[in-house]
Amino acid sequence: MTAAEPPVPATSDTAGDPPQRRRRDAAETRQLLLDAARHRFARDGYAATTVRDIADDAGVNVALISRYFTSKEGLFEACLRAAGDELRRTTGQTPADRVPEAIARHIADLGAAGLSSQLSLLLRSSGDAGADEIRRGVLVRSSEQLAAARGWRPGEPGSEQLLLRAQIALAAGIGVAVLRSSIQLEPLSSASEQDLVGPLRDLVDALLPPT
Amino acid sequence: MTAAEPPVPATSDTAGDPPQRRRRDAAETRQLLLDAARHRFARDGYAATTVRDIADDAGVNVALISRYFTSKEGLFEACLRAAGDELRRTTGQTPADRVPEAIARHIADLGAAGLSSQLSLLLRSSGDAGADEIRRGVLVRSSEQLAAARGWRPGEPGSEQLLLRAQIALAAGIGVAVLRSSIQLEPLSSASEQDLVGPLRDLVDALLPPT
DNA sequence: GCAAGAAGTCAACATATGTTTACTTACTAC
DNA sequence: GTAGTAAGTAAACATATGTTGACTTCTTGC
Repeated sequence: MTAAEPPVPATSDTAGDPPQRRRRDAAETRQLLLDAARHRFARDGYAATTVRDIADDAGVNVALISRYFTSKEGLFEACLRAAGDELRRTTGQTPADRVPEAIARHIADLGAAGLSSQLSLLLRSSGDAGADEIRRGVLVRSSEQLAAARGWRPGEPGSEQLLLRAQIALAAGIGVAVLRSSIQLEPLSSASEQDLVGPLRDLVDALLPPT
Repeated sequence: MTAAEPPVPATSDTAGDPPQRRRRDAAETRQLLLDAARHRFARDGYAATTVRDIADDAGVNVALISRYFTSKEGLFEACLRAAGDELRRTTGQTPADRVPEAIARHIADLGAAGLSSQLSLLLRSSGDAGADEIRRGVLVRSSEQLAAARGWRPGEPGSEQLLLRAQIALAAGIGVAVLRSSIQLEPLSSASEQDLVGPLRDLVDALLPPT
């Protein structure tokens, strides 16, 4: 829509000037679209991203989005699901006392497929009810996982406070991710993982005191 | 774009069934548009909001957006400027030791014109360079103000850390505002100011220890 | 080697959306 | 009261965008 960077073909053609066409592979094409979409949706939001942008980034034809994901909306939902899976996978295996470091590492990772990108995606909305439900599910599960690492147990009295605090911590992480990757606020944007881990540990520990 | 709520006429016609037309007033019309736009942009983002949505909410004709603000982009920039002014005005007069309470109060205010709305607006992007510059300016000034309340002085050695921490606190506030108002994550979304002030004080004090 | 089907392409479409132009209506200075 | 002007309206336009259907090209099982 607005001055887009040149569509990098996403295919790892190692110094290959002759644009040899990729071997036909539905699964791989699907993944290329998913990656390109995740990146665009996370950085620019749903409405500002066009299906032609995504297809160009992935180096495939626009029509394949409808074929593989039914619609732009379907592609977005697939992105949300993927983000949820990856988030759960990486945070699930974090020992309770390492939570702040894990968050810092995820946020610091500014790569295209980085965890930071997944976090940003979680506050992009398409206005569609289905997508909203998926996103809310991911956020609830993530915050429950975070709260559980600090002693939260479902239904336990006074435990609601912990969940609320976990959601505030999650919101902080998402806010930082967006301000870094989309808004590019300095010095936050250029801060390294080293720079971030201290403040974020303070933040998480203050919200969710280690038991 | 997607199932919009019925356009509330924004004119305070007190139980007035007869839709008596508002007296012609350029300044007031401008303000109606500004208010409606701020609300929409904050909640749905720039690209997902159409000028017809805004005009309908304000109860005025679409063409007046171009007349008063040149373009949709111009209207968005005006919203950002207004948010910056209001933010500076309200945070500027906060004594240093009351900062967390002030943040909590601002975030808790979910009203249409509430401060929470202004915060959400600050991470909406239009992709336009001019708007990006305005937003970055507002964010930088806000974080500097916040950092200054806790001892930061421009250019002072080791002071960069404080600014970074203030930006993380600001990011947390924005993240909470969006998760509450746009995403509607429970229980965060239903939390009262009372519920929020404790955790947010812990958060701010941990990031920016009171001197 | 070849046929069947999967994978990919192309062009057209319907529609939504930002903006402009020509026009009408209300307010106000005199 | 009325002319002149500002405020507001309606319709049209150009374009961007999501989606579809007919067509072509590649791959693979036999």
